[in-house]
Amino acid sequence: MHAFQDSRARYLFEAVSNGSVRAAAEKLGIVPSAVSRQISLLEEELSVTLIERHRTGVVPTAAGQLILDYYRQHQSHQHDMLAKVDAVRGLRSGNISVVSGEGFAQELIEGPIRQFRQQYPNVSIALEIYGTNEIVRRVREDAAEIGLVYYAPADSRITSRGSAHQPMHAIVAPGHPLSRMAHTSLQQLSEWPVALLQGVYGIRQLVEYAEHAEKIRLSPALTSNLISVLMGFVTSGQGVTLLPQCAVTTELQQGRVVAVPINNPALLSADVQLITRAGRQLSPAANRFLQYCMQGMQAFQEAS
Amino acid sequence: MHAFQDSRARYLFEAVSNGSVRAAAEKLGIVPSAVSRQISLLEEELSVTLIERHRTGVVPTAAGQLILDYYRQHQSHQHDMLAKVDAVRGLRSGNISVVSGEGFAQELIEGPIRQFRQQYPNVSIALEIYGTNEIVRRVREDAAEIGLVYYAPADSRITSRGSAHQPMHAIVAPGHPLSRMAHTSLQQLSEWPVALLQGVYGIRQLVEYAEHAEKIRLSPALTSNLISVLMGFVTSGQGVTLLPQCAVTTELQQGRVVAVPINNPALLSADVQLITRAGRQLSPAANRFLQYCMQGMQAFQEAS
DNA sequence: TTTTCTGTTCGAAAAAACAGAACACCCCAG
DNA sequence: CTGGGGTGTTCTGTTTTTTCGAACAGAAAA
Repeated sequence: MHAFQDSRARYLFEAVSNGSVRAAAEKLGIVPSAVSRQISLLEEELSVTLIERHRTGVVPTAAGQLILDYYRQHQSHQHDMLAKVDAVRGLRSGNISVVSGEGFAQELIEGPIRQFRQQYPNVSIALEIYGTNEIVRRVREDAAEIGLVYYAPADSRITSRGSAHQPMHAIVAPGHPLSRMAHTSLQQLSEWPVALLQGVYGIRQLVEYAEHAEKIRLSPALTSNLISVLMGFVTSGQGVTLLPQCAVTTELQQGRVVAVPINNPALLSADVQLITRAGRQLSPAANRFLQYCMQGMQAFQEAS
Repeated sequence: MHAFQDSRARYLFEAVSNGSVRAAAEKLGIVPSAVSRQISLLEEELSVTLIERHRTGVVPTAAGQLILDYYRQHQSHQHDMLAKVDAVRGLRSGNISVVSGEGFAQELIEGPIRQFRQQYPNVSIALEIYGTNEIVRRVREDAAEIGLVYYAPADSRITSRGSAHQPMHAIVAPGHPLSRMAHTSLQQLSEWPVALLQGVYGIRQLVEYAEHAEKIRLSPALTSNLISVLMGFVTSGQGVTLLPQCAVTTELQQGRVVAVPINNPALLSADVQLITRAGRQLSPAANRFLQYCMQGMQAFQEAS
């Protein structure tokens, strides 16, 4: 039981195409005897004669014709596959799935995603928004290649491919008393109504860690799973919320809210992490996108 | 520029299918390092990483998945081709094209063709009727594999694979004066109205040769390109025709005509030839059919 | 820590493919 | 009818490719 060698089919193909063993040998850059031998081996393996030999050259038999048809199809099939591989390698195709927290989506779309799409218009990006735990789970289980998460829990199956310093700020309306201060503290914040994200979000978990460290308890007046809800709470003058700047860049630029730094080690040192599954070989497209993300994060960090 | 080696794709396939390089190596009956090496070479040639390696085994990347999909398709494609080749080899399918003179068609269908079709029901036979020259031309130019021809002209590009003695007879109606004779001669025949085939047929050419040899001129009362027309001429009692027995077996059995031997060396020694193109490698099916034809011809020869 | 799985690296051995010359065959021209 | 030139083939070394076998690195589990 011997396996069919496609390389031998090529010799048959060239011999028939060029009309003779010698012509095939010349085209292949080898000696005629080698061609003859390989074709003979093929015939031996299949127990069928594949070509007629006469003085004027070679002509395929019915069985030989079958192999020739096969070989032509096989060649184009292989060619297609190689083109696909090359497309993946050259970033001319591919899919990237990214999961991130709500706060980063806006920044992501206006920064890295815009630039990346300009450069590689044929690569499609899937951006999905989840809570911190879900993001980590999806990256860990290969449901997504890249995750962007705030206050990521330590996990040996997750690798951080980069991070940006994103201190937590108190977000208040322009007219609010806190808005005129250069910085504030948890102590001060505890005197105002506060709106916070649900506990499944890293932002909220970081806040709770800071509360615990300073032994100060903020009593959340409003809890939501959407940042836009918190923003509504703030802009309507009802109170304050805690978010990193990147989550509210648009509103800051429009002057609809003000971000005030908070004097707390945990909140000041907070950062956003770009994560992938540990040991995962990212696709070339995803790898490239990762670089764009890191550039974008650096730029944001320097701008703020 | 290196060619893509399908054998290497197999190693990739087995490694992924079995989950680990070692399992693939065991299944392939080789050592793990060989598998590892071939996959690495493939990655090097394509400049793409194809698998992620971890302690628990290997997992394909996007590019690797492309090659796996390709490989699976390729395998079934190859399998199909091998099945076809095997079918040709085993005579389980195939086409045979036969060209013959009108006189042999009946005999062919009732004898060799019937038997062959019983044995190999999936082999289709194309039987076409032409004049002698056309038969020879078609065999010579590979338009047909096997030819059955009477009084074949010598041609170096044609090989006779067998022959049967088929002396020419005078065919007359039962009541005809000649029908009671044990044998006749060209001299006698010249006294009766004769129907003959057109000059393009070997039967006619043989008659002309005999006429020339004996310096006797038959004046054909009727010339046609169909034997059945000649038979109509004979059965209606209008005269005589010259044909080999095999061309009129049915009518002889039914007693509608009588065949009388003719005392002439050329006509007595005439034979039918089974021809193929010289040097042609017949398909297994055609080769087998050839044997049936030769058996059939021998049987006919002995019966008459 | 030790064991025991992964996959990998490396130099040597085995196998497959190749080169090159000599041969057999056939056709055609001189 | 013999020689030249065209086929494909066979045979013996040589070269290239593939494989072996042992040793290694890393990580997880005992």
